[in-house]
Amino acid sequence: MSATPTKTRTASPRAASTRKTGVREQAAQTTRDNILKAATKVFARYGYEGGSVEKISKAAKSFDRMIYYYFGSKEGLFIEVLEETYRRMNDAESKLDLATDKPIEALQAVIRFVVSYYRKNPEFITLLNTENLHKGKHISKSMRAREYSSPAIEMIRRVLESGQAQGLFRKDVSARDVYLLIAATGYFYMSNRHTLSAFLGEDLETPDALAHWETFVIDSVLRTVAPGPHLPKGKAAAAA
Amino acid sequence: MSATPTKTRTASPRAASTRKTGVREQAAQTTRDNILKAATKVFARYGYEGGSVEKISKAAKSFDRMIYYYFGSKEGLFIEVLEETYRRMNDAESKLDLATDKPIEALQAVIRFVVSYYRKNPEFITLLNTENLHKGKHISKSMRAREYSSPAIEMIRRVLESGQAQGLFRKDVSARDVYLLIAATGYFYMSNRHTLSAFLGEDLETPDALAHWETFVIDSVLRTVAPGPHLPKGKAAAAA
Amino acid sequence: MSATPTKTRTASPRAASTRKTGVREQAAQTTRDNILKAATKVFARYGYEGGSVEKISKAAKSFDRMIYYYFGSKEGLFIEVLEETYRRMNDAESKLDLATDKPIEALQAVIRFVVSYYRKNPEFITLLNTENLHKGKHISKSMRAREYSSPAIEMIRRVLESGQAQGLFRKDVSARDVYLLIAATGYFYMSNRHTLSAFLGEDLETPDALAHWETFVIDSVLRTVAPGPHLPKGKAAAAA
Amino acid sequence: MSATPTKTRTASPRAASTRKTGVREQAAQTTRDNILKAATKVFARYGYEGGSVEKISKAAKSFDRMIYYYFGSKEGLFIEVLEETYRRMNDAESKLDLATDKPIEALQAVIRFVVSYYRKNPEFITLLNTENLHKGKHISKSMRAREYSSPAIEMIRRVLESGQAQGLFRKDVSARDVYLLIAATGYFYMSNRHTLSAFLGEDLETPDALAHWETFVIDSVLRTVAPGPHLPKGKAAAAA
DNA sequence: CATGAATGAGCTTTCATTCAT
DNA sequence: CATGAATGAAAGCTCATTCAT
Repeated sequence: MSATPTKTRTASPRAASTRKTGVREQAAQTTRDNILKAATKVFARYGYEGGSVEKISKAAKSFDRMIYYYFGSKEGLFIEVLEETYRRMNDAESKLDLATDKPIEALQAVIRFVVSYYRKNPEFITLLNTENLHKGKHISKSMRAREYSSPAIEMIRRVLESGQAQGLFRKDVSARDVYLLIAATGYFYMSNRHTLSAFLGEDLETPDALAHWETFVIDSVLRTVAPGPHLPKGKAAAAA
Repeated sequence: MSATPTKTRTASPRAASTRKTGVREQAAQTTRDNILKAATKVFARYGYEGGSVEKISKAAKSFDRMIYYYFGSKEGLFIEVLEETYRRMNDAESKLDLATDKPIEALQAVIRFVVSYYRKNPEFITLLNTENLHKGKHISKSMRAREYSSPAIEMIRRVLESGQAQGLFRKDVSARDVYLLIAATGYFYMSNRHTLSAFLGEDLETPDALAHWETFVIDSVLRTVAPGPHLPKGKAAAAA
Repeated sequence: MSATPTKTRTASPRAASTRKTGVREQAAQTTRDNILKAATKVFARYGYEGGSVEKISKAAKSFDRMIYYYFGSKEGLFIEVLEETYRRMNDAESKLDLATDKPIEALQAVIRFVVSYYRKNPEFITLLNTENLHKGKHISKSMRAREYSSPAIEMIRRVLESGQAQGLFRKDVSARDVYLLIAATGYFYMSNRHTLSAFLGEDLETPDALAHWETFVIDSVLRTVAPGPHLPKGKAAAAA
Repeated sequence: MSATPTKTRTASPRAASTRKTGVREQAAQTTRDNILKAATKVFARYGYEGGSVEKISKAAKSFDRMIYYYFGSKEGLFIEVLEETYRRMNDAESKLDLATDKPIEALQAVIRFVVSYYRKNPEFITLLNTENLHKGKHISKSMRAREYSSPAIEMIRRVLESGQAQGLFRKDVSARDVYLLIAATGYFYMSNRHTLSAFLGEDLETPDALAHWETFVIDSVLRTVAPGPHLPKGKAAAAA
């Protein structure tokens, strides 16, 4: 890496805008951003191995060399792509304004948000799949990993507590599990839509199909957190 | 090369054993099988781009050239790997012996099977993710695609019907949706375990964690199919 | 080569038909012929390096191995292709029935034959070009090379002699040179038609263009052999 | 790679020398030129298929990779080789200084030039043969193709006109046909010298043989353009 | 007589990266 | 601050040929 300014990056766009930046600095920032955006697209589309340095630099209308200048290596670039991707997701989650006093609606809103976020950001899914293919080795190299634990879980916790206090939700269910259930249903449906379409013989991406799945997921989650026995009365014993 | 035996494969090992096979023919079958097995491992571990022809031929203790001899191309090999992978999964599903007269237990058994199949065959997951990264283009080239629509759905359909007849399950729930719910929860948990571990700050693969998740999924699915309103009585209106 | 019957070839089709040939022998002959024909096409189209053993065996609907069985090597096959090609050309020339007593018409007939042979057998040209690219190394390995010296030269010699006797042709012109002149004009026009077309900006293969060239060549050859001074009277001195 | 300088080539060496060129820039130009020169030799000797990228890069004392850096592909390199080869031929033709007022001598000079150019530049012939084997597909991809239509034809036109005006040449003969006649005889003799040597049983490249052929060609062309009937008087009717 | 299987060298091309200003 | 040039390893694939019945 030698003298490359790999860590020159400004932590956030806000920080950058509060101080005077020279023209060259802005141009550099633009180049860096272009590469980051291009890399996100390319890695999301072709995976880590399939996303070549050349594809990225071309898509960014820059040069291979610039990637090494700003990010040190292909791996360094991928790590920043992951960080940025998580950061954007968390930013979006943070903007969710939930009416905690209406827990059912709030929970529905969370589900709708998650499902639609995956729908609108399919690159999030492919990037995560790529990273999981590599057993998380890139994200574990990122010093920022833990910063990114989803704010959604904390939100769900508050919603659940509110619902439990109002007697709407049962008490023996954790925010973590509910979050995983929501994420799983939203993620899997989008992540595997191509193979599922082939094997179910139907298109999963029509508006109707998407709406149907969202409704089903909301229903399933609400039933999961609803109070009452897990089986119809008198039948629970049979399953034990 | 010329006149490659790309499609010479015997449909099943049983068919092959009913007629006399020469030594060389057997050796050939072995070479082909070795390559297929090695390719499954390598593709599952490194993805399509990362799984190089050389890695595969070395793992199979054969030669690059043999891959082209038997499969025509890297892509042809990958397609056969996908087909074989699906076939094995379907074979395993087919062996499930469900007590249809006890629908709750039967449904639990299906969930346990699916969850544990994903757990024990992580290569199934990475292969499917790889294929979805490529938008299903390989599987759509396979003439066998539709043969592989999961027998699990049909099983679930029968279990649901039985449960509905016995008044254990509600009637407005489809086998397809229940199947997707089960698959989603089982698949996502394993598929994303590395990134989830990093961000939840906990190990998802301990026996306890796995058991906890299985229990939660069973509970969630059973609640989803259980009869009764989707919200606690008198509260449904509020959510509308 | 070991035990391959490389030299089993029957010298001529006539020899083969005079004795009883078994069914298998005929099948073999067919395979051999198919390969030879396919090889002629493939080598003519793709050159020696570009004409792969696989392309040939595929075109012959046979197997790579058969090429080695019948011809020993790719080079051996190419040599036989060359021999066969020359033999066919000589056969065709031999069938020319010239009226030696009418030397002008006879010479015209020779020219028409040569020009139209090249036109109808473009593979003859590309094969010869390929062989010349290799500096004639294959044909020099053929024991039959000298057998194939063109009968056309001998014919031209007789025609010239007849014409000279009749006072129609001048005496200081050799059959060899006239043959080369005819061959050159016919050959070059066809051989280089693609690059010529590109650079002249016209299509050389229209019937009109072909007829025009034939007429020009006939005229040029007849003027070349016509008696009289090589320059208009009184002007020859100026050129000396 | 990215942003390859495939088309960065300076149009002419003169243009390059008018501005300051850095050391590296010069080195690059050298590398490019070395490759182009080496490729010309290698393609001329082994043909397109036979001229491997490795042979070329080795001959240029460079690396395979550089061929793709500067020319994009093997085909791109071959196209530039063709262009350069044509350009050199046209440059040489342009330097011919003809005494148009002495048409016979001028025509002889043209013939001598063409014949000797082919003799001294055999790679011109093999490259053109290679390109014609490929049916001119590379040259048709070159945007410069039409620029290269031979200046020789224009020269011959002027010579013919002058000769016609002086009554030395007949009027019903076109420059194009004369050019083709000259090119054909010069080209064919060199192009096919190896197979012709084998079949005529004589060496065509001795100084005597070459001189004899040149003389014959000059004689033939002059007779072709000379005024007077195309057949000796009183005999023309017989051939009709 | 015929042929599937095997082989290793070679092909064109792309890879991530470093050099040298 | 930026970039053209260079590099060698490795990619997927094809080559002509031999092995072993």
